[in-house]
Amino acid sequence: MPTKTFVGLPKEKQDHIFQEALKEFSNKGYSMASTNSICKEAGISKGSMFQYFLTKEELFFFVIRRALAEIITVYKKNYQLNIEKMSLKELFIKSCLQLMEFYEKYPYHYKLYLRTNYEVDAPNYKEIRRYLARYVSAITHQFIEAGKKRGVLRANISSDLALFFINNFLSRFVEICFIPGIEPTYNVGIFTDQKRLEILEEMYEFLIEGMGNRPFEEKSDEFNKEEKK
Amino acid sequence: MPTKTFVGLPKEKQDHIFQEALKEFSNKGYSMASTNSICKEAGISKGSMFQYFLTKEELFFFVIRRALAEIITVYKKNYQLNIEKMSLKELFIKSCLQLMEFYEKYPYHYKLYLRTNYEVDAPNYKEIRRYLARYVSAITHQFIEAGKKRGVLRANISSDLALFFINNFLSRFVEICFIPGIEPTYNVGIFTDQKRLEILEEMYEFLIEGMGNRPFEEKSDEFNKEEKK
DNA sequence: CAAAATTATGACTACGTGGTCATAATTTTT
DNA sequence: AAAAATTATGACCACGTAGTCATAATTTTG
Repeated sequence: MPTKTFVGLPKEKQDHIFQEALKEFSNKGYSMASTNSICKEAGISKGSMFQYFLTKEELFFFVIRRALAEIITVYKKNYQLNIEKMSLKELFIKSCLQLMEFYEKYPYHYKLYLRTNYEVDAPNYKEIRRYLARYVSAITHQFIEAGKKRGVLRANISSDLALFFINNFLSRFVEICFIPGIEPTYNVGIFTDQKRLEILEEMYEFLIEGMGNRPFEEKSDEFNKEEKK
Repeated sequence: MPTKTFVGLPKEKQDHIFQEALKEFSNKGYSMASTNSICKEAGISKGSMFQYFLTKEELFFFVIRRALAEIITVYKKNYQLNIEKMSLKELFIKSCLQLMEFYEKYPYHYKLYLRTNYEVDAPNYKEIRRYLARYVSAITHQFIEAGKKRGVLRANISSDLALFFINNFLSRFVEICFIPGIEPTYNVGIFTDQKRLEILEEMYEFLIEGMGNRPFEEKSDEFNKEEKK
């Protein structure tokens, strides 16, 4: 927790310190991030920094909590905006694209998210991941339940496993879209908007139809919005 | 590259140094790993270590190359043993289980693999990932082509995207099986063998059948080995 | 305006790091 | 056995780290 000294600071100064710390942590990870560098970039003295945050760890938690809160806010808003008025397919694709737009706008948020989600570097990384997971899963869970209710998804599939499936795809897809060199399998680099859309559509079809060979295709679509490619 | 001094060492000493360096790098990552600690654990002096490897980076590359080579050897052997005589489903499940057995036997190999696959910490991490990806993808590619040839997979699906799908599932599944706290969505901790098998079977069904609702189920199975759960 | 309280500063500390190198121990060659 | 070549050693170096604290600057209070 920041000290009351920090809380009493003018908002712009708080924001500036947050920004610079976010940059440093997202670029270098927890243990490689340097408080010296952050102070220099933020234009404050080291003594001040340690009067705002008693330790490096506290600074890190402040940064990560705030960054995650900001991600989650957007995530939730996007989803709630769309859930009622769209088909499941549109909802799926739109959610992905909007999330990517956010990440493009705030790249350091996303970098930090990725780091804490994968690296073992940070203190209390397990708690942080669980915290993340709860929110991300909650949204996808809504998606799945909506799908079942509308009859687009089979009613008897395991919600847990479906959650795992869908979240995986989305997170990995976003990763390979943004981080050249991270893609272990689908070697494409950074996509154009058009290419993204195409892939998302194909992905959705995989999720719904699977990859198995079926001689006589059957389609169920009482909403009449889901289109075959 | 190790110096010729290192190469001339008795095999057991080389192995011991490799083991201790592997432990350190896999537990702490590249930048947090300490050459001092490695020397101490390996029971050699610092001067010797830097006569074997000119820099920390060289030591790291030596470790990672060897660890990966050992993983890949097992991976390939397992797969080649099974590809001809099993149904696609059996092949899928057996490959996963065997890989997990290997990881349980050599946990540091797996940890190091995960780190280099996700962390941005290591030098030349992009090249390392590509190196990894090539091998992993090659195996999955065989799997997909076999599936298409046998008529179990649709012939018109994109091999690239299917590759991405399947690899994702497998790697993430192994991750959540082994690393408590890493699972972002499917919060189960460490599974029993029985549970693993159940999940893998359900996963396979998802991959083949998808999650979509189809009133009239059609199954294609000219091999007569794929069984509906 | 003066006194008191709060906030800002950067030189300083203790420590661990990757890497060096003169010297000692050992092995190989003659 | 002597000489030459190779290998092992750990004290040492320069550096960057998280964190401290006496002092200075500033703001708040009476």
